[in-house]
Amino acid sequence: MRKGELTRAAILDVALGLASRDGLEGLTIGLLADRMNMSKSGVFAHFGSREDLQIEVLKLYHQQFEQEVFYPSLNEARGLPRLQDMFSRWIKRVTVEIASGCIYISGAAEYDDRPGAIREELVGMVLTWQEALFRCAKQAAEMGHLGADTDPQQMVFEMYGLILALHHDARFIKRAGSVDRAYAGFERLLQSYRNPESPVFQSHTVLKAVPG
Amino acid sequence: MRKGELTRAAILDVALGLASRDGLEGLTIGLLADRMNMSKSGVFAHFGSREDLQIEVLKLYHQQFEQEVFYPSLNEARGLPRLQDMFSRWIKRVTVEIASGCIYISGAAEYDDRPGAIREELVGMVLTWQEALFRCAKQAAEMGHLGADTDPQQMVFEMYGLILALHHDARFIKRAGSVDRAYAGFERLLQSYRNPESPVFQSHTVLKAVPG
DNA sequence: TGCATAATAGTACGGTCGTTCGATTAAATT
DNA sequence: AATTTAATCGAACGACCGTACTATTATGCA
Repeated sequence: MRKGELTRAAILDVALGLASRDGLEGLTIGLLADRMNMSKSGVFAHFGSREDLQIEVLKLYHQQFEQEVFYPSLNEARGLPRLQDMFSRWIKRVTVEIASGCIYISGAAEYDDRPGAIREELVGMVLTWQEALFRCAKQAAEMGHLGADTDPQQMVFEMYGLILALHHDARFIKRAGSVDRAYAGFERLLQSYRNPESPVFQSHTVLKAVPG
Repeated sequence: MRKGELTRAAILDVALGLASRDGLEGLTIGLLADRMNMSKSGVFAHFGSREDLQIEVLKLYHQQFEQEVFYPSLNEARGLPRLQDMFSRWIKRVTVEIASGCIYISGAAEYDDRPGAIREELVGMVLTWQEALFRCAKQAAEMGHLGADTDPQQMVFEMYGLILALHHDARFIKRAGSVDRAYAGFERLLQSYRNPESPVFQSHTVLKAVPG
């Protein structure tokens, strides 16, 4: 009972890499078996179906995303500092994914018109993340870090747009400097929504770099 | 020689619809033949290969995009008015594509790591469009409609982000009000980059609606 | 060490894919 | 109307897909 769970985890790890590159829909049991030096049926036996495998891959990705982007930002102070930290870590994550591919983004394109369990899982995860951003932006507004007329949902929309543009230009177009453009866009976003009275804007450095 | 070109055009039209929904990679000759009430080989005979078919679909899409978004905006005055018109038409186009799907956007996800002729074609088209936007934004800056320190490439980056967020939230998440958020984002963009001295900003309505 | 059980391999099935090729029907030309 | 040429069909091929089933090997426990 121990060996099985180990190889299962190893399979999922490799599957995550393949799904990042080829998309969840491009994830194939045959190729996965090759990469694992296993037989197709050997890989298959660990999951009830390909759809189950895809969903497990999705859950693994979600877990890693939360671990890497969301949870650490909770150490930052509520409101704007936390929002900035979230965005910084998000960009850092996507910067890595320029090479490997982001499943949230490629999945959105793959499953925008393909009903089923995978789509539901994926939408739920993206909504969870957007809601986390929303709550954080809302707090920043309520705490007076942002202008009183700030629409937090609009902020989330535009932040998401910056990340999507980053992924698009860097990974698809392969244009250099896209990371800087995403940061610059966020800075401008903050300049638009900021409350000049708030002391969090007294420091001249708006966007804090994530250590590491 | 006449009948053939006619059915070929009809096939491409249906293929464009299928590729919009399922992606270029999801476009299949069998399904296409079904929709055309033709045999697989009958459809196939009009194209040398599936890749050729996909590229022809891509060219058809590009042509329609230019016809609907780019060319009409040339009637507007150079600079900011034209840029606003471009964005309005672009949003209007994507709004329709919330139901059908946008091949530029889904294609960017499908071919961001899949080398070949299709990717090259697609990148070229997207670059063409981004360069058109860039030239327009640059003109707006040079004509004094926008602040002297405006970075046109940064503007294009953010405009593209707004469109990507619109497509994402409306088509994938199926969240209402996304079109308004894209417009609002563009208005804020203009507020950031505008030159208050310029007379094009004297009118209280910043974004002109596209007739029709 | 022997045994129960878990883990993996091997094989096969039905389905769909793009593509080829020869036959057949429709259209255009003289 | 006859003949050439274009357009379409039908069947088949090899490749890959997910999945089911049975055999084989490795593992964990008494």
